Amino acid sequence: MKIQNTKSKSKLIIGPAVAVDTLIFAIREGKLCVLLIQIGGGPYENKWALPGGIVQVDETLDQAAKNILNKKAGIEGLHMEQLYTFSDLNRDVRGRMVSVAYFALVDSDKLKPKTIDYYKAIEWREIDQLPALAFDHKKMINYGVERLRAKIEYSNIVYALLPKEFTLTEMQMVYEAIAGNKIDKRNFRKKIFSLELLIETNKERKGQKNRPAKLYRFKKRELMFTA
Amino acid sequence: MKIQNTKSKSKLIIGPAVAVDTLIFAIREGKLCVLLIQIGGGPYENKWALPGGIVQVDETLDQAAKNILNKKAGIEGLHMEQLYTFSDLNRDVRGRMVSVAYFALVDSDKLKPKTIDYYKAIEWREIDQLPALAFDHKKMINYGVERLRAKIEYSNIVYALLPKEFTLTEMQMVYEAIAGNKIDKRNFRKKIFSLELLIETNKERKGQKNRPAKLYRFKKRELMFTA
DNA sequence: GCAAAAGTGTTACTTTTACACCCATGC
DNA sequence: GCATGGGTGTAAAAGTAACACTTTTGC
Repeated sequence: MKIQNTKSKSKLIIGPAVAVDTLIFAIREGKLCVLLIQIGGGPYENKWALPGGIVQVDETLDQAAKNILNKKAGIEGLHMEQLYTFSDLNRDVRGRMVSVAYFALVDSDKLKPKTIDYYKAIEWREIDQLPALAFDHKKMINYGVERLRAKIEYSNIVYALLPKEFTLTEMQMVYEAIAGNKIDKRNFRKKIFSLELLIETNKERKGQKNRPAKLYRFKKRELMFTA
Repeated sequence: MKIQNTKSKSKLIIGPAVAVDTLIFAIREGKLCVLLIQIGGGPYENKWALPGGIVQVDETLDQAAKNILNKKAGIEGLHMEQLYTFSDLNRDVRGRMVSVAYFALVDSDKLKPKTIDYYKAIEWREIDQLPALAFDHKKMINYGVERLRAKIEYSNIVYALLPKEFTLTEMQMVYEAIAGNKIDKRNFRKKIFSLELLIETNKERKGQKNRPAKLYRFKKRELMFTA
C-alpha cells in the first residue's frame, strides 16, 4: 500500500505508515478482559486483533485512537492514554507499518461493543485465555497489562472500571483481578479510606442472601495520582 | 514532502510521515543538561533542536534512533529508551509528521559530540536555561525530564551518568541535579548501600585540598529496577 | 591550625503487614 | 438457627526522615 503525505510538493521520502491500536480493558466476572475483534479477510482472516486502523493525515494520534474505536467498536467518550509505539519490521505482512498503542478502561456493563461488517465478531476475552492474535497484538496486550498493574498502584485509574456506585468488596475484586493476587480486606479498606477518594452514600446493595454492603462513589471520576 | 511505502503496490493511503528525536541527558557542573543542535537553514534556521530525523522504511524505531544519533551527534553505543510519540498537527510546518522521542543518559566527559555540516552547532544546554527551540521540542524535553525524575526513583539508571569510578558525593550530586532538591548525606548513603548496587574500590580521589573520598563502582552497568 | 569536604549512628515517626471475630441478612 | 459475605482494630515490623560531630587532607 502507498503512504503519501498530502502537504507534499517536492521531496519523496520512503517511510513506514502509521496506525493506532486500542486496548480496552474491563473486569468481567472477576477477571481482567480485553476487547478483541475477529478479522474477516486477508492474510489474517479469522485471527483476533485489537481494534485499530490507519492514522489519517489530518488527525492526531489521540484523535485517531478515538475515531477508530468509535468506528470499529462503537465506543465513544473514553479517555485514552498512549501506551507505546511498536515498530518491528515484520509486524504486519501487508506492509511496513508502525503502530501506536493506546489503552483505556471501561465498566463493561455500561456498553455493548458493536463492530462493522468486515469483522466477524467483537468479544471480551480474558487476559489469560487469549485466542490466536494477529500482528504483534499479543506483545501489546502484555505490555498494556504490565502498565495497568503499575498504574493502579499510584493512581485512581480503577474508577473507570467501576459503576457510579459500588461496594468496597467490588472495588477490592477489581484490584485483585488486575494485580492477580489476594489482598487483606482490612488493610485494603484502611488504605483506600486513607486516600480519601471515596464518598459514602447512604444506600446499600441489597437483594443478596447476606448482610447488605454500603455503596460508595468516587469524589471525582477523573485520573489523579496518589504519590 | 511525499511519504511512500516501498512494499506498496495497490492502495494509496494518505498518512503522516514518521520521525524520531533523541533526548541525550548529562550532568555538567552539577546541572542537568540536554544535547542540542542548531538548525542551519529552512523555516527553523538558527533555532535549536534535539537530534532527530526521518525513519527509513527498513529500520525499526530503535534502530532509527541509534542511526540518527550516530549521524547527527557522532554518538554510538547508547542504550536508548522510547519516551512518547508526539503528533500535534502543526508540530512541523514543513509537513505532517509524527515523531517518536527516545532518551538516553551519558557521562558527558566521555564523549565529544560532533554534528554534520548542515547544523551550525552542537552543544550541551542546561535544562532550565534552554534557548529557542524548534518544533515541539520544548514539550519533549519537559516530558523527558519528568520521566527521568520518576525513573531515578525506582531504577539504577544513574549509572549511565557516572564515570566507571566515582565518589558517593558525586553520585549524590547527580541525584540532586535530577531531582532538583537537596538530600541528607547520611540518609542518601544508607539508602544507596542498602540497595547493594555498588562495590568499594580501594582507590581514593586525591588532589583536592581536603580529605580524599573513596571511589566506588557499580556491580553491573545495566538497567535494573529497585522495587 | 584552619578551611573544606568526607565520613559516620541514633531516635522519632510513618507506613506496611499480619491476623480473628462479630454483624446483618435470606433462607 | 445457620450459612454467607460485610464490617471492624491492634500490635509488630519495616522503612523513612531528621539531625551534629569527628576525620583527613592541603595550604
